[in-house]
Amino acid sequence: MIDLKAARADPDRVRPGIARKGGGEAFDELLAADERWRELVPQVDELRGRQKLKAKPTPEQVEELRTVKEDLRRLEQELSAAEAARDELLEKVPNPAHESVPDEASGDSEGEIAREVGELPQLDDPKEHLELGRFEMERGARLSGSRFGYIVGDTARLALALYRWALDRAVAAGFSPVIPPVLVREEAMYGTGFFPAERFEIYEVVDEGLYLTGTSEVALAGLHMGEILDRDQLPLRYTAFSTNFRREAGAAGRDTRGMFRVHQFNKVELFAYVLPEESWDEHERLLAIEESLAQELGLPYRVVNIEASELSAAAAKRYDLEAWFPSQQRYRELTSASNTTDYQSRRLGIRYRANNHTEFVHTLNGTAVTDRWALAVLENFQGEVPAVLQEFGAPPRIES
RNA sequence: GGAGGGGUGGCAGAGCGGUCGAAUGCGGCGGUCUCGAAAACCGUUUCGGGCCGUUAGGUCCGACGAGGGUUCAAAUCCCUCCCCCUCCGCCA
Repeated sequence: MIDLKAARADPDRVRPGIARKGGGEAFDELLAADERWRELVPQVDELRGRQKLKAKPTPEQVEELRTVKEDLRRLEQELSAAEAARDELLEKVPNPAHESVPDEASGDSEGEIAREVGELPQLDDPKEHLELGRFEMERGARLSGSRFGYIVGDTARLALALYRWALDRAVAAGFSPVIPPVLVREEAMYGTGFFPAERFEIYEVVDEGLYLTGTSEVALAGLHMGEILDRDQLPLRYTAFSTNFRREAGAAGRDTRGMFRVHQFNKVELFAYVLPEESWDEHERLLAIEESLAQELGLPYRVVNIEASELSAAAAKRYDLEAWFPSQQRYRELTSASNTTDYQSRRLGIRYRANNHTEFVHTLNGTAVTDRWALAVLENFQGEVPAVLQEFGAPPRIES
């Protein structure tokens, strides 16, 4: 959630970044709801104050207190209604976009192209991942439905090598490895901002009241929920391996071929808790790690500074790293790195102690690798495997 | 699946109708001592919100898992829900 106090104190400063993400109206409604609530607070406080007695009252006082109590009951109902209205809007208002986030992209990207790195492979007749690796899509569909597949044989070894390699690189960069739960409570989904905005994307286990995470960001942000951290514990950096589940409800008909966009995929994630003044540096750091991974494999890629309208509720800024996919003849998303500033930490109650007060930390998340990286490796090198992945157990060439 | 126990401040843990925003210990912060540090000693230290104030701060209200109820008065009594733990069974 946003900082309501700051928004109230200086709405003109806060509003633009929210409006750019399409939350202007919700923001205005929030301020109005907040004002209604603030009108009621002193009235209720005053009545409550009159109700306070230190000792046994006289009969006359008791009579008077009865009327106070009636008035109070009515006013308190109004107050709690006003508060509920305010809180509901507070859930809806997105984290403002940072100044450096562009408004509208020209061309085929969802933002401003920061740079392109690497040479595009010159291939006469590039094979697509389905021909190069072994993905059992029809059998996957028979088992689980569309957008499910098996990764088999050498291709599975390639994928496993990618996870292990990325995890090692993340650890070398100071991130602690984690294997997190993937089923979480509703609370964690709200806390990370996936609810209410992206509820339609999330699988629910109805009988248990649990939800399957679409990213380990949820579990990693939830790792310290409700905690007050010591200032010198920060930054806290984690990298997690997990399987992720997404309904892809908004993607009907899009990327239906192969393993490119499926309901279940594996990912090595990066996550950081940092001091507020350090989060923009950390954001660049996450991007730098992602780029170094793409470079180490020799994948051609570009970096996109995602435009405001495409940002999630929680993200103040996001970079995507998009790799070239020869079979599609275009760049496609491989990773993203977001600075969610204090949006998640406010909801999850993650603070740090600074002298005599507490402050919300900033949180950031980024992708190290996903299964989609295996597709990018297959297509760009047409079945040959980069040497570094062989060190992590991948075969030199994907054959079976 | 069955049976119990419990949710109180940063942590541990008392309190079980008004004197309790809450003992005590640990931790934190400030100080004394010291060349410096440790120890010891002294002091201080819950959080949120409204209003006032340039600041320092002041003032009122709320919060003892959440929500209802009883009562003039609830951390304390009653109800509902949520969560955690232990034991047994089952499965790995």
